Amino acid sequence: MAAVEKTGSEGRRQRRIARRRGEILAAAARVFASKGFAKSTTKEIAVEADLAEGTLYNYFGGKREMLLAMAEQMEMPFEETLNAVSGQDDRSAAIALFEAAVNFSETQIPFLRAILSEAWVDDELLEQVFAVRMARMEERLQTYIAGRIAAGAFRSIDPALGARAVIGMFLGLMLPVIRGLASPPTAKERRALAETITELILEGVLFRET
Amino acid sequence: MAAVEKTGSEGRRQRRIARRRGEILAAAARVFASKGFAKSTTKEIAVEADLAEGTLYNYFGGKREMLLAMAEQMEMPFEETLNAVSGQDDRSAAIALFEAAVNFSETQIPFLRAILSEAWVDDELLEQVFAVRMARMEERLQTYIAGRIAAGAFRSIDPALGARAVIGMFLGLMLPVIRGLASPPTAKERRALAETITELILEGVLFRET
Amino acid sequence: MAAVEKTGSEGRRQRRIARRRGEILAAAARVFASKGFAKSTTKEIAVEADLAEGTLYNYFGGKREMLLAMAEQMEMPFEETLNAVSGQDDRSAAIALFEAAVNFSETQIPFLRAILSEAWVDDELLEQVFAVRMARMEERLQTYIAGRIAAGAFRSIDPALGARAVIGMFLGLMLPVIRGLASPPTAKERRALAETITELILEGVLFRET
Amino acid sequence: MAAVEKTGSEGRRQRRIARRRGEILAAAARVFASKGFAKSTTKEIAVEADLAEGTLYNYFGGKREMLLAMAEQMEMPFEETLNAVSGQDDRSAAIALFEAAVNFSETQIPFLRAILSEAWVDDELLEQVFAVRMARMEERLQTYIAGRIAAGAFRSIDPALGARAVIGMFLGLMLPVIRGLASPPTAKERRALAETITELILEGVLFRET
DNA sequence: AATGAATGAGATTTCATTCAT
DNA sequence: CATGAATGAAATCTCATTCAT
Repeated sequence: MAAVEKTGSEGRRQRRIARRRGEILAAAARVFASKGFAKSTTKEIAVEADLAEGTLYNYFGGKREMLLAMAEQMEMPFEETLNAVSGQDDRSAAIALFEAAVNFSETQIPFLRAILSEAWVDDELLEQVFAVRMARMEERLQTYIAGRIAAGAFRSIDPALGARAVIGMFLGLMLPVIRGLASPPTAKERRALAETITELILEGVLFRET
Repeated sequence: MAAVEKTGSEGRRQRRIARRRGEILAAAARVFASKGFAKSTTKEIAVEADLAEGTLYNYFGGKREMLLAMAEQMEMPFEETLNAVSGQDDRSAAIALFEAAVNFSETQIPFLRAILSEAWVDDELLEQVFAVRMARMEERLQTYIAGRIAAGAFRSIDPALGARAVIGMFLGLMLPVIRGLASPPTAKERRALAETITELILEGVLFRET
Repeated sequence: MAAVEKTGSEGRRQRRIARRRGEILAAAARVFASKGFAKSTTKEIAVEADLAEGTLYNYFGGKREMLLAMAEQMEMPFEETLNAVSGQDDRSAAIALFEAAVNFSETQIPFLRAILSEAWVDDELLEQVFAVRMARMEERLQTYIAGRIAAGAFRSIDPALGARAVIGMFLGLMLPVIRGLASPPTAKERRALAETITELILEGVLFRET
Repeated sequence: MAAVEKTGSEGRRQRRIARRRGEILAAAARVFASKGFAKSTTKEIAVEADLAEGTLYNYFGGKREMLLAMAEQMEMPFEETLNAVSGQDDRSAAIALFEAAVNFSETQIPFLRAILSEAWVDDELLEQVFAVRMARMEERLQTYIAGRIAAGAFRSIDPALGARAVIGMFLGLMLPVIRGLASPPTAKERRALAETITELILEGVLFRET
């Protein structure tokens, strides 16, 4: 079926290379996450990956290239999630999205932790990781909010501000987890969290009689 | 003899030292903010401070100590602000607090920027800057929210979660500014922002008939 | 059994090995000539020879051994040329010798270029290439000059100095070609060159009435 | 008198820097000359200069920059010599020039030896050292020869070829000295050499009745 | 024989810190 | 106190060579 399917020794070789690159990236992410990119040494990465230092350079041009590869590999699957929830009502959609985002963040914690520290300081990295991925997500959120306002469902707020506030709430919850200060929520907590946050966004904190 | 009195040559000397330390910290903060702590060199700091490299070591034990001194100097004045707004109604208090936080952040941008990148990676620094200051602020917010719930003014939400969400919204708005991606809001924008965010927190996004 | 006879599979094998060694040497010479011995990598040689890096080591002990093999292979055929011209008059002999030397240099340019750069620095190599070959040539020249002086045909000059001067003239013309700064003379230029140089050596630059 | 004369601490500092650069260059030249540029290590240069390795980098950007500085410093004083001998007769002028060239070469042996090995392989260096300096010298020689031909003093030879042949004779004598194979001629030998070579160029090798 | 991934010794270079002036 | 040259530990990266397949 798959005409491009790799067979033979060439395909095997390419798969081995890809696998090895993945192993190295995982090792590097662990090291970067624990001490930050700048303080991590190629020696430590090599030890963590159980390879000789020189071998790293058969797979990556250098330390920084590993970081960029990490960023590239970290495709944020928000498009798909957004599409998947597009038909649902506000509440269910928001809960699903929030859960998806938390799940994603959790699986990517070492990579996120490694990248965030450098992106704070490295414009090129920031551009590649966030200006691209985050911006798209923010835009989708804005569009959604604008649509709901037009439909009379939401109050008339600035869509950009609303999107930013929603993302902010998410950050407020996940940054400590990514940084390693808090442990990730259990599956059950995650659900409760999603519901409460959604509630908060939709209804606000003020008590009101029903 | 007059060991405590701050006049005479001894006092003048101490004041000169304090002033010089401040100048060096400001210079270091600018350098750290522009390239990150690790990539900044003592030579660059010396140039920025218009001093010789060796002179820095008469005022600070080393590069890292400058960072710690920055963190220490950065007293976040939330206690006072919180006390100042304690008698007002929810809306006015929230607006005042938000404005205070934005104002503070803006004046401290180079320091915040310099510290955040390292605190993301350096546990001791994080502990000193945030585990202390942020935690206290978060606690105050929680207490406030718990009180309002008890008073029947807020819906019954988890105070910890509420506090975190509020802080998150603030982060969502200010992180890009601190990072240097967005320009700080003008005084007018700041006011409008504070009002909208407050509204959002209190009322939520859902439209409702009055 | 037939250990010496060069037929059968054993002979074929040896010839294949010799051929392969030659191919590798030619590839190595091209690479050395273009970047110098030290800056050339075994990987580049392998690529140029269209072989894997490891394969090189089945034919040569290492990078340096290739250089030594090049030097060894570069038999300078001056003995034969000198013998061939021994009966001719001074003028024809000198022209023939000069032409032979230029022809030889040109066919060996990559090897010469590769070796010269290292021989400048590597005593063992210099010894092998020049102290042996050049010295013999110089000696023959000296003997020739001494003989012509004895015969009353040449003025009474120091034969060693004369030989050195003649070789120097040749160098002055060929070094730029070997180095790649000048293009090799065409067959016609070569002849004219040989005649002029010979004239110069025999007659000097001063104009004189006939 | 000299208005630009450096006085005060700034002048002293600059002189100290220049002196230190000179010392390092001399040490580097000795190391380069003994093993070639590529095989020389900064560690060896540091040891030879009796400095820490890092100190080298306070004075030069790196190994290669030292080589370029050597090349730059090696002003070949041929212009002056050529001007100095311009009024003399052919024979005296040639002898003086030859002696000047030998003297110069001898004082510069380590630098020449260091540079030549790399210039054989490094186009930029070759360009800087020779394409500039040598070319000017060659041109002057050509002009001289052409003038003498026009004056009827020299036979009608190709001036370019004549210049090249003269330089070649010089090379033939000095290359072995620079390379370290032969010891430099004593002052007395130098004079005799100059006279013989000049004779050879002017009169050729053929014996002729007076 | 051929391959090319793995190795690790060693080279270059940077930079926080020291210290003599 | 100020200076800035000197230091040397440590980091990055290269590449000849080996060896399992």
